[in-house]
Amino acid sequence: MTKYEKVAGIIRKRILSGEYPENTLIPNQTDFVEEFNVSRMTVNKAINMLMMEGLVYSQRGVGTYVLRNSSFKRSPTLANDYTGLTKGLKGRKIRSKVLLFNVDFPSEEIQEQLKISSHIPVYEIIRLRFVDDEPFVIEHTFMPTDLVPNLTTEIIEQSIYTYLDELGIEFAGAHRSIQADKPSELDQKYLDCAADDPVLEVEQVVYLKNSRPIEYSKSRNRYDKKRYTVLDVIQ
Amino acid sequence: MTKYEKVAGIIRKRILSGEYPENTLIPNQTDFVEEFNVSRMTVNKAINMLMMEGLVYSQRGVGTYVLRNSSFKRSPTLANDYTGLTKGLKGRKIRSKVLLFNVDFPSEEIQEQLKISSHIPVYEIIRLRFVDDEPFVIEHTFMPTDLVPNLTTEIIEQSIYTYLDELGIEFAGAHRSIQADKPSELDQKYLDCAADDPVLEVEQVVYLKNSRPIEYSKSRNRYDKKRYTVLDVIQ
DNA sequence: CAGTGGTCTAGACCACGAA
DNA sequence: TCGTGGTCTAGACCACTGA
Repeated sequence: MTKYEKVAGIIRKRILSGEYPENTLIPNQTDFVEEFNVSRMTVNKAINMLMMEGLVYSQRGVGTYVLRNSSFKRSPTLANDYTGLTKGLKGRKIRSKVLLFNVDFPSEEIQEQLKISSHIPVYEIIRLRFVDDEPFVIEHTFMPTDLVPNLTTEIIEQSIYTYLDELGIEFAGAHRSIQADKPSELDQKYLDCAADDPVLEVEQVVYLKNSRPIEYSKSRNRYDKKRYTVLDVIQ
Repeated sequence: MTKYEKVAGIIRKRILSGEYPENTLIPNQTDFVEEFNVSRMTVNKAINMLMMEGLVYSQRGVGTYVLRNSSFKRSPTLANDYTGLTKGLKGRKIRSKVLLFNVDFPSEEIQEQLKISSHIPVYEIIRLRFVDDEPFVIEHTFMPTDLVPNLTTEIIEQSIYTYLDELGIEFAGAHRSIQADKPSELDQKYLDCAADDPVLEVEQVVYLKNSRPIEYSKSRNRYDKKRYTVLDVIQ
């Protein structure tokens, strides 16, 4: 736990508790320097974190405003979603039905997305995932075999990301593209949706810390089961 | 233009030109300190910017990798989208047809979203917007009248955000929620879509630098006209 | 004008990964 | 062990806002 994280934590707590009310200025950075016995750079970095969270906004010559004080869902799907359902929906009952589990050489599109050459085999996995026994999402996933050794049906019936965690694999981030689509036959059959029920598709590439893509996938949800929220802070 | 922006700009250019190839380490921060005659804090901040863009990834004890070198669209809709179409689609022909332009007291939902009390009137605007004469999106917008004086039909037929710019109004950021939906009658009539064509809806609240919400809106696109991309960097 | 936050420095210490 | 990036400091200068 770094100093600026501690400082940010304390200020965040004061905002969420209402000690610093919405639409007012919080104390200036020099005051925080004295209170917490840290340098102003550290205070500045802490406040910058809170700004990225959308909790405050700093303006030169004015001060730092509280944008919102509580109860607002904080970018709920953004940070957690790439790790799949198991972590994102803790406390709910998750299970998967494996519709396809193959190993094959990658198509050109997959080569490009995963930045691999044609001779490295990839897993192709299609899973139907249930939350509390309701069909929730169909995930179509490609992963290079050299990054994920010994994947088994048992693992993909549970959680792939839990397995990757156990392997000590760490992620740098992800690219996502979100769009609406008409339901395919697969969607209609397994997501229990009608021919005119839209589908929300999230396409993503997940990157490891060492810069290699580890996953290219498309997830399809029924339109009434999933929304995606984004926080956009102007720099 | 700050020093760290200059440094980031130079390094970015080298990455995009291929001078620092994908999947390799760029020079370490101390080397850059010597080359650019700046402090390491400044180099660090510059590289941090590139990391937020998803261009590189730094790892303690290892170095800084190049994640991707070029051609990838850089978070295209994320940063620009809240300012509406006029700025986001420069070079295309944009025009609007005003379907509704009213002033009224806000409902409870609008009061909550715009954080105003019931006695402040709000504009309610519905616009159908065309790109190159093709119907593109229906925007349903609420704005408090005290923040946006003298809005006229002429302005909303053009670009609201261009007008706000002229007023010197500046934005801090936005919250968005993205979902798929079935087409409403309005959608079918104006977006020229069939009863089973899905719609992509983006709901957003835009905040000013002084922390007040200035806009609550829902934008609906035909599913094949719009996708939304997000870059997620793990901190 | 005074007060705010943004940036920048030179140097320091530390955590981490790889050999 | 060494080289890497992450953090932190004390102090400085500047840009911006509002009175």
